[in-house]
Amino acid sequence: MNALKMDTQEKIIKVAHEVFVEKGLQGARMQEIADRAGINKALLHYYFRSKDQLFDAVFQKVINEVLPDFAQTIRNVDDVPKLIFSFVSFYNQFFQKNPQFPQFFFHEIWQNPDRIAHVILAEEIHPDRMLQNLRSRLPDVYPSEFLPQHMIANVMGMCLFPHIARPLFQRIFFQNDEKEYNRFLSERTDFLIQMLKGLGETHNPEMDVRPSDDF
Amino acid sequence: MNALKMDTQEKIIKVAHEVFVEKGLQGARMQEIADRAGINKALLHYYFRSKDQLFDAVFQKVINEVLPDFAQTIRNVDDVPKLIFSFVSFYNQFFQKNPQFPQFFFHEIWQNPDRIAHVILAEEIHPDRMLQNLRSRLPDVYPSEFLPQHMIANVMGMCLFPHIARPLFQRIFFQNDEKEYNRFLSERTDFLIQMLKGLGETHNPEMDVRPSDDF
DNA sequence: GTCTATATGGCGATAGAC
DNA sequence: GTCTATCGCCATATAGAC
Repeated sequence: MNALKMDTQEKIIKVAHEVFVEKGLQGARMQEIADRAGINKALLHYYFRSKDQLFDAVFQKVINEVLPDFAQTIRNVDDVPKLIFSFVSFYNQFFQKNPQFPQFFFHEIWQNPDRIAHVILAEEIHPDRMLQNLRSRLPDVYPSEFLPQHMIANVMGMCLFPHIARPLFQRIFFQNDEKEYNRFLSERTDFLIQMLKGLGETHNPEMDVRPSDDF
Repeated sequence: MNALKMDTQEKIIKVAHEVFVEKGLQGARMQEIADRAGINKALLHYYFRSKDQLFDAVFQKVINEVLPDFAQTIRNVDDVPKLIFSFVSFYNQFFQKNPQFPQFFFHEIWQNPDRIAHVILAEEIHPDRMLQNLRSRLPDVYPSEFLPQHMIANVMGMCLFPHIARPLFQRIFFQNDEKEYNRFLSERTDFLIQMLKGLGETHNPEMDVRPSDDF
């Protein structure tokens, strides 16, 4: 495994990633991957026996790049506001650098949820502890009769939506203006953090529910 | 076009919808659609000349079923809290009845955004008016230096996330317990509405003079 | 390691009988 | 309208020379 082979292999994974993201597993063509990598189909099968295995390699690499950072981001955070802050910052930054990741990821979520769950749970992420932590540290303003999972769904949903719905959302609410949408995404991190920062700071027992800018 | 033909045609669209939802346009097989419909491939091409046209028919039907209701839901709503209430109720109810719609829809968003945008804008939905209305009626608690699109992204994201991320989210945070997740989804409508209800109660009364615009 | 050439199979689509 | 049979193509995968 010399330097040349490494280069070719990495080149393949790089362009395969692009094609898989654009077309999905079924829509991707080995020919197109070979063309973009400047090689031929036979060489693809030399490095990765099959299309499926190539896809696995690509997906594994992507996951292994993002997940440790993410796990580190949410680990050892002892209060909810800080956790949210870290989460929002990390996610928005990551998605802006990898705009097509959500599409790629959600495709797999539906085609291969078991593998993804397995990969994720292999990391130092413990959902039960996370939930327990959330439940005990959620501020008084959070209605205790509701599951803490709602909080996770809220934050993740608000972070994800502009990216996963981008092609349509940009067309409808930004006249398909690429630059305007990027400005929207840029300011969104600040917006979310400012909107969420009050959470946990002011505990007013008289209020059942604080206004939505907490969330 | 007698009753028998109608039945066959509708049966095809019904099962085609299922297969397209499960596998996507590229992943779907005409053979599988024919099998599930209890007919053969040739008959598929008799009713719909090509796979693409079959897909168009399916997609158009889905859109035409949901969009008018949705447009009606958000039309003639004159204040933001009521709009959010209607939106959340409608969306959660719809998604619970059509759990795989988000997957289907988001696949198309990336493969064919223009067609979807065209279909949506053909309805009586006017994004510009909607934004203008939002901007003028957003309560004081909403930081005015931010775009009103954030509010839309927030509500949509929070509604969508549990459905579009379900296969993974259910595995990780609900031990893949189907019934528990359904209870989570059921209570989520109440949760979101209760969480969002404070929004707009503090807004400036001077802005309420205008009669309601269509969105 | 990289190539050309080819095998193999599957898929969309059509022809034509009934 | 519905079927059987088949065409033609294209994609994955392999064989084998260099």
